[in-house]
Amino acid sequence: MTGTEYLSNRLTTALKKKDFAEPGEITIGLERPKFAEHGDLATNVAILLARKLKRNPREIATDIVQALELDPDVVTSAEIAGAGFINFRFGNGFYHNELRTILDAGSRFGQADWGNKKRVQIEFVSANPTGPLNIVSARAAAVGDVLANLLQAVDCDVEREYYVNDAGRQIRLLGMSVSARYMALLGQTEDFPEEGYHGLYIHELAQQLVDESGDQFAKMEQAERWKALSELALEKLLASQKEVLHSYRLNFDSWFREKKLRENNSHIDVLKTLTDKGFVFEKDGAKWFKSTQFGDEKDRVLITGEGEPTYFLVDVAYHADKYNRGFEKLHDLWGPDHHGYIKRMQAALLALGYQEGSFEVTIIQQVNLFQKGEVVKMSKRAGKIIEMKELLDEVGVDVARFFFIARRTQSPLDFDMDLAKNTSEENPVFYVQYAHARICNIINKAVAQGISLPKQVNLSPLDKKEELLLIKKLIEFPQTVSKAAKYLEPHRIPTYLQELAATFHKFYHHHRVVTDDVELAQARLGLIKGVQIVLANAFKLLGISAPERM
RNA sequence: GCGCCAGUAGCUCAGCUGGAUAGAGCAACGGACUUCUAAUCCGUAGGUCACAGGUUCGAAUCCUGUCUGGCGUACCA
Repeated sequence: MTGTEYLSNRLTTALKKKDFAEPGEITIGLERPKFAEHGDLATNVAILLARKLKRNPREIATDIVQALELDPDVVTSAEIAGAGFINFRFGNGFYHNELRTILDAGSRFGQADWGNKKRVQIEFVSANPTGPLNIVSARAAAVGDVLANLLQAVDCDVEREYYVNDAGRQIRLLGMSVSARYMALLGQTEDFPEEGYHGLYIHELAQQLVDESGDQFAKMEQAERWKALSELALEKLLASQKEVLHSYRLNFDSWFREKKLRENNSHIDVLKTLTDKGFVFEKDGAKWFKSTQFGDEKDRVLITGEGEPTYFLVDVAYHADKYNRGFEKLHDLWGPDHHGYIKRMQAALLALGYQEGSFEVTIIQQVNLFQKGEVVKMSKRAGKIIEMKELLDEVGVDVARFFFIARRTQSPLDFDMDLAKNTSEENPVFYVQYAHARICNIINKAVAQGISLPKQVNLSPLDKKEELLLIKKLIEFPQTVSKAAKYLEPHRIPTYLQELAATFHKFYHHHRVVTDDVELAQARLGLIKGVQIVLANAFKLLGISAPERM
């Protein structure tokens, strides 16, 4: 049992005994105080009760403390302070037990089960398959993957999905763009489409096609060639996207094709359902969805005047399909240019009868890439994009992932390429990884001297300030993971990691692990083993490596 | 105009969903390697939490308004 659980329990009993509150009536907040001299855990229940009971909070606190039945081996003191806080202090034995729990749990430490195997789908990246992945996709990829890891850690049943927009205008444009380049390579001219894709990769693709298939496509009718080349180009680009993502240690469980949706006429079904429910009307020759009824600022077109389904309609069908596949919770990561789109999607899903709040969107804000102090502009259509692969080649997977995760997703991110590359001292990634490498080194050293960690290690020699601080920091890990998962805030993990690494490095400089005092050495081995476990578990959540030497 | 996001140390950012005295890293300055890796540690300095009101025992955090910056506001995808 954790300290929080223990105290929360005892406090509930005490409140009931004094007739202050029924169990569950108020939430008992227990927090680690900012200042160590305030103790290990503090509660503000007395202050919260003050208004209800119309009494002085410090008096209430006194009553609570008197009513508390605490095991003196666990809690060594309960003091009233400030406005009416009750500050608790735990005995060393309590912390030794906590450390033992960590050692026993090993790679499972940090996990929770409140997810209840809920079926969650996270859809992310989903970039147009008309070019290589860019740096914004790299951010989304990291965030989505870590979110999925976090939800899995709290026992959700998570699927990672990539939505492939393989239908519609942009694919036709892709085929035409490739065709024009292809024909040019064969010495024939074909007009380059307006709004076509100018990127260098289009040339490369065309060259590849010439190398593989010669002039085979030049013999076709133009329309036939456009179709054939668009399909071929799409698959090739998709394959290269998969390759980059794989090197980023990200593997999607599902690649869902928009084309399939259209072939099954899923969007027509959705249109029918919405019409039957009375949420569709006609105006100016188009069919509209009454999204204003569900809080959107204006109604949205489903079928254009030309009789074509809009992207929106197909997208609604796509999300309905997710529910049909059995997911209880849908989570999408979208780019900043799509935030205006959230309301209408929520509106449509509500109109279809899906539960409010079961569909959630996180906007992954823009990434500004800096190089030599200047912003590097990127635009897929203009062909000047910063490729994800390029970034990975420059800074490596660990650094890229850590940098992207370390900031709140809703804040724009300035990515300083030179800084991330240069990376000796100022890079936090190495700081935390170094802690892990250091521990591995100490353990090796101990083994070389014939000291190893016994199964039932006696941890009682751990009584120094730095040792106890380290255990206290380790204990925070499960809570950090749970909150990161609950609030969908992966950046809490890197923040925690930096704190943990700092606490460890500090300990390292104050105390030696491998000493002649075997009892002490073994206890400290247990301590750093605990740190190693937590570091490794956190690295795994982030998808970065845990180096044994640096 | 309307909507979303952001504004905290010179820079990049945390701040555990309202708690006690505002926190790191980098940059600056001064120290620590005969030691399990100095990719580290110790210390100094640095703040009107954009601004103004409000809510209450208590606000960087919640509410209202203002200012600044980014993005969005298609019968495009």
